[in-house]
Amino acid sequence: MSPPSFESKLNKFREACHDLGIKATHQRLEIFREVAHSCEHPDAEAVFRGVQARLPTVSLDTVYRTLKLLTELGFISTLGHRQDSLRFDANQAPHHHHICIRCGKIQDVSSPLLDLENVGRNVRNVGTVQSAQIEVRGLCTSCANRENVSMRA
Amino acid sequence: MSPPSFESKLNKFREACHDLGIKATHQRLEIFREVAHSCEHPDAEAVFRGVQARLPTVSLDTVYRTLKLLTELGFISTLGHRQDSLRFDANQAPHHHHICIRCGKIQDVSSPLLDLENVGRNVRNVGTVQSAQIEVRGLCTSCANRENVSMRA
DNA sequence: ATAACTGCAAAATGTTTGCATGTTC
DNA sequence: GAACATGCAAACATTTTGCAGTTAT
Repeated sequence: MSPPSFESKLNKFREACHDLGIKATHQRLEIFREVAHSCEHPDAEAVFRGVQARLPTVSLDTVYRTLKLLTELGFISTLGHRQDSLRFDANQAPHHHHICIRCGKIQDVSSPLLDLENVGRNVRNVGTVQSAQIEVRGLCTSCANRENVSMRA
Repeated sequence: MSPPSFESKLNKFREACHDLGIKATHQRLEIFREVAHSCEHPDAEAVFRGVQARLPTVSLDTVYRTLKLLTELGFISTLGHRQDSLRFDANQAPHHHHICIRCGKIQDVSSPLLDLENVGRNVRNVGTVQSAQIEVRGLCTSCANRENVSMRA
């Protein structure tokens, strides 16, 4: 991320803190800086190590709490779908997944949308392509219906 | 999954066990059946509960071991990318990911490959689309180069 | 001044492993 | 009969939480 863009995000973060009545502490700023300046998609432990260099007394649980906060405020996001536990799939044909953002239901989606050659052409500079999978997030039909009902009420 | 297809997979599994000198135990067969007949992308706990109904003495650790075995043999797969830990990303622009199957490195891939309207058209019968992300798996450039070197040797 | 945040330690969750017993080939 | 697999319990790793003291507003 380019420095000017980071500074503007930092200001947005301060504003958001002010608006919500939460505090823009030194730790939070440094943790945000660490994630924003990393291109490595770090996990909590890696963020912790990075921040520790500048803030030796920071604790791992503060890192966890802050990463969660930043995610909830929309300043960062988690990579892939959050798995409380690993899920298994016996469908070995190429297919994609639709994950309901309300109830968590995961459905298979078969679609020719993504043929490997096409993906390979787009990804060539990054590496080789063995498989590709789309993860679509949205409301499943039943949650979407429920949403419509409540909007009418 | 249709019953005949399952029976043929079961036979393949028995063969694979025989070839590898591992045993096609009652537990393994039932665990495979459970995953294959579920459309819910169950986690280990859910498989455990399902199998327990038929095999009351089965243990959770056997379920874990067997799911791992089935995955390694290619009979089932895990959903999404296996995360030892949750990873974070400050890049809030829509983008996709390339995950190296050898070293685990995750790189951002920006590509117009997947515009939401196009995805929405394909997924309409399953639910609404809020976001979509491609997970590409393959070798990153450095691992691919290393592979080529060793192939030449 | 006060409400919120931090750090510590301990808990909770999902998953893995060592070992003695039991089962499959 | 021998090797492999199972079940138990205990270990492990990641993430979350209760609490007393500290800090930002």
